[in-house]
Amino acid sequence: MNGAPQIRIVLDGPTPIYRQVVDQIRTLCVDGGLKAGHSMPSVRQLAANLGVHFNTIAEAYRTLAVEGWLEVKQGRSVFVSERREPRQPTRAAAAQHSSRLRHQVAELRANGFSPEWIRHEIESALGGPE
Amino acid sequence: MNGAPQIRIVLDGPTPIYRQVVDQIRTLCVDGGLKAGHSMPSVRQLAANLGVHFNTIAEAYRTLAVEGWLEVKQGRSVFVSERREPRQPTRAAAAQHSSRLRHQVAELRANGFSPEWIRHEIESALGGPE
DNA sequence: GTCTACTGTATGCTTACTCTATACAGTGAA
DNA sequence: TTCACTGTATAGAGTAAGCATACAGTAGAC
Repeated sequence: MNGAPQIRIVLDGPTPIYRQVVDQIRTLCVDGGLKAGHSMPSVRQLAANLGVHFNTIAEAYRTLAVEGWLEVKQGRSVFVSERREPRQPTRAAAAQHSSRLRHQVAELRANGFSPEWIRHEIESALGGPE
Repeated sequence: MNGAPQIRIVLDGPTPIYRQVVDQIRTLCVDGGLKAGHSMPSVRQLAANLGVHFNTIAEAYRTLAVEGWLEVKQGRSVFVSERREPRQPTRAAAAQHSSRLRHQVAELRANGFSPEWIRHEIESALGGPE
């Protein structure tokens, strides 16, 4: 393992822990914070750091492996995969994600966040690592 | 009831039905598609339209009532509330929503959506109803 | 007033999911 | 081969979503 990724989870939140881990590692991969060939901490190490069971981390790693972000093999440590080009999204996927974004924006506006704040956050997220 | 709101749900998706209903009605309220005083369909009517149990809709209405979007009273139909000004979001809420947006953007990019597409969708969502 | 037909509410059940505990199996260096 | 480390598989407890059903409030017709 060369450098543990910075992952933070909320234990009692509405989002499942394994999904939080998946989201954060995927974000790191997309942003370049985790490059291909990087070796990940073992399921037990990361689980101990986060204070959860290692099966929860194993589930997250498996999900990321299915998505193509990690290479997982029994008995060996886990590595970040070579970046494969994402396929062109389908029209149905676009519609689904569009609707999800729209609802999230509505929720943000309902909670008092300004359009400027939302634009700034989006630009910041599109800009790359931190 | 004066004009049923256009609501569509995905039955076998990862998002709970009652949450889909909450999200969509909240979006309609924010976008102006549902104005204060508008009477909503009864829990049984909307449930029949969507092909789900009326308790699922009742749960959604209750959630929206807690958030201040609907006025719910036993025995009477449900009305859209007067718009109250949202409170200034807390710093913690901002951090949480910021992180959520960042992960969602990363997931979109991982799925092949271009920054331009994302910006366009955000602008469209910020622009108002449809 | 009192029916009646409509509202939303409350409770218990089934199912699926999340997380954990524990036993198992593969890998590679000493 | 042995040993200490990997990830995997399966079963269980706890929780949440959705549904069935019985309940209680409201308001118009009579």
